[in-house]
Amino acid sequence: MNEGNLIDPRETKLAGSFIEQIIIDDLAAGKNDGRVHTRFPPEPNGYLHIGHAKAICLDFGMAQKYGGKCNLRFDDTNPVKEEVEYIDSIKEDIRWLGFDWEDREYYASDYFGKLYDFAVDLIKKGLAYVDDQPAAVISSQKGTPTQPGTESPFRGRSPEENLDLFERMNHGEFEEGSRVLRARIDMASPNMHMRDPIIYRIIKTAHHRTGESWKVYPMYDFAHGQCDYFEGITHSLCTLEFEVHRPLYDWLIDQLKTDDYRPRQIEFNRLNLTYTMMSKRKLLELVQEGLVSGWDDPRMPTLCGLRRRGYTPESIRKFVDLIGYTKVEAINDVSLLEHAVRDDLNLRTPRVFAVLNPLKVVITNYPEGKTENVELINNPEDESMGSRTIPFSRELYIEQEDFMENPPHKFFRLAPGKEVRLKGAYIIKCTGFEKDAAGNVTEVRCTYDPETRSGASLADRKVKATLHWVSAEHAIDAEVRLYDRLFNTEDPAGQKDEDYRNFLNPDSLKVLRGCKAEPSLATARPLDKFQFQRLGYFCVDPDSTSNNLVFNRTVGLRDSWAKLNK
RNA sequence: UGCUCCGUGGUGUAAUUGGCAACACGUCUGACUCUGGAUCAGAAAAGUUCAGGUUCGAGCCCUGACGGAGCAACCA
Repeated sequence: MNEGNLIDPRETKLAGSFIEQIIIDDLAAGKNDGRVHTRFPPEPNGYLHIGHAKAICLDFGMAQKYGGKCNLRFDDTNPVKEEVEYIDSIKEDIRWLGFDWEDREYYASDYFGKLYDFAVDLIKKGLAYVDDQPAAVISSQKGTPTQPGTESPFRGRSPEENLDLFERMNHGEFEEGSRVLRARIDMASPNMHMRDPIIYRIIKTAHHRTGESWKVYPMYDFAHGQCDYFEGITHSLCTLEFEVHRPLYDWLIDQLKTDDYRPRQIEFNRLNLTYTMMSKRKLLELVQEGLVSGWDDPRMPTLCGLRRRGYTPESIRKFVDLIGYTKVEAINDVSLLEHAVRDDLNLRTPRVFAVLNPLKVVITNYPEGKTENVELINNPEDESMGSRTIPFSRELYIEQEDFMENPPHKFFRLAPGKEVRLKGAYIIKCTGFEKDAAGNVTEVRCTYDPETRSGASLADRKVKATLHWVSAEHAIDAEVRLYDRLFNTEDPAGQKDEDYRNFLNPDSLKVLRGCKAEPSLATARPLDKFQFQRLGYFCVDPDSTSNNLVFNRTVGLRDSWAKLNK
């Protein structure tokens, strides 16, 4: 497990990405006086998801590994979409993941003054102009990827007029949408982003930090690169879609820089996961339309959702490390994520007994009213986790699926005449069972062999299966929420002509009530994690109360019996 | 028919900068097991999209095809 936040070089030995290689080369070449300075720049318009975790691990990870720093900078250039609620959640999630930006919490809005001055500077140099045309006209003049654009009739305005107009835009003299400031670059550029991009627009919505001070706001493309520059960022790591924006950022920095320093932008592939989607807009729709219970619904790929589901930060970091950073657009299998949690939880969670679908077992030759305490190891992977005792008595619950009246060939569990071990207790033999009118098995009768108690001298007898169980009298009730993938197709957002909502998995949540758990679980607190023996990993949900224990299934155990039945 | 980027087992990534392809997950065997988990041992699986070229030698370099992605928000 990771100690603190430091990335163990041994862990990442084989995961050295092309980005890391560039950083190493830059360092070797003596660039930036040997500094490594990155930044994680989220827009506060939604909750962080596991795709952001991939970026966070890179941004903070590279800084840590190479003795540098990583800033947290909120890209808050659009007050109509951004809220403080999101800022708080973003900070919480980054900390939870295990990273620290120390005192370097910045906002693009910190630089609104400098950005404005730079825009004025561009105007004076004849490199920016105010365009009075409506959005639709500007858009149509952009041309298409295969046809050059046409120049705006306002392109030739004098710096004086532009300056005056821009100032008045910022004083609120004009309506939203009536005028914009554009960089004057090249309407015929094969790169659409160079065709006189809009760099400032009028917005009269109050900003969460600057209030009413500004009536014009910089576009992302006009803010991002310069903010990196202002902060002395050496490596601006971002996703592939910004590759074509780079020439624009470079052009802007060319107008701004006073020496050789400039941030170096490197693009990597964003994370795609099977059976889910990463679009913040669509995730917001799921929340707003009530298709999930909220941003932290355990089926969501958000960090708060994964946390509630029972994922650990270590498992997410491990997963990110496993998938690597390249320029190939790939879709990663969720089962690899699931492997990463199992791998982590296997080592750290105590084993407990819980029966999800209870079936009563009566041990007919066991004395009525008698109770024994049997000892169980908490975690065979970690002796230091010790042991506990749980009560055994005449009436027990086992899992319904652990009994079959007419078992198929390779069924090892309980069936008429068959023997199994009750883990930690005795070997029992099925002598009969009862059914209700509908044909459901309602009770199983067994005898036990007193000689076979775990640890006893004659306890070595081989049986095919070992079952988990709870004592009926002592068990506590619990609610268990079983989660499955939210969508039933690998790429729900990538289906042509079909709405992703059509692919929602109707069985993604199954709520089980009346589950029976061993008594030790009575004191479990929200976010406590356990392995329910033979079933999977479970985590106490924040909805849980002392009257109503609620567990979320994080992920099931590998189940070769289930696989055999496919 | 513009620009940019990408193309290696089923999946995700490697290949010491040109030396006949490695790792992880998954899959399949077998061992062990008081979790049909875990662990351990082993196996199958790509000849690197295709075609030329340079070279003693190419997944790496060159040329050309083919395939995929991104780019035309007053979003980020």
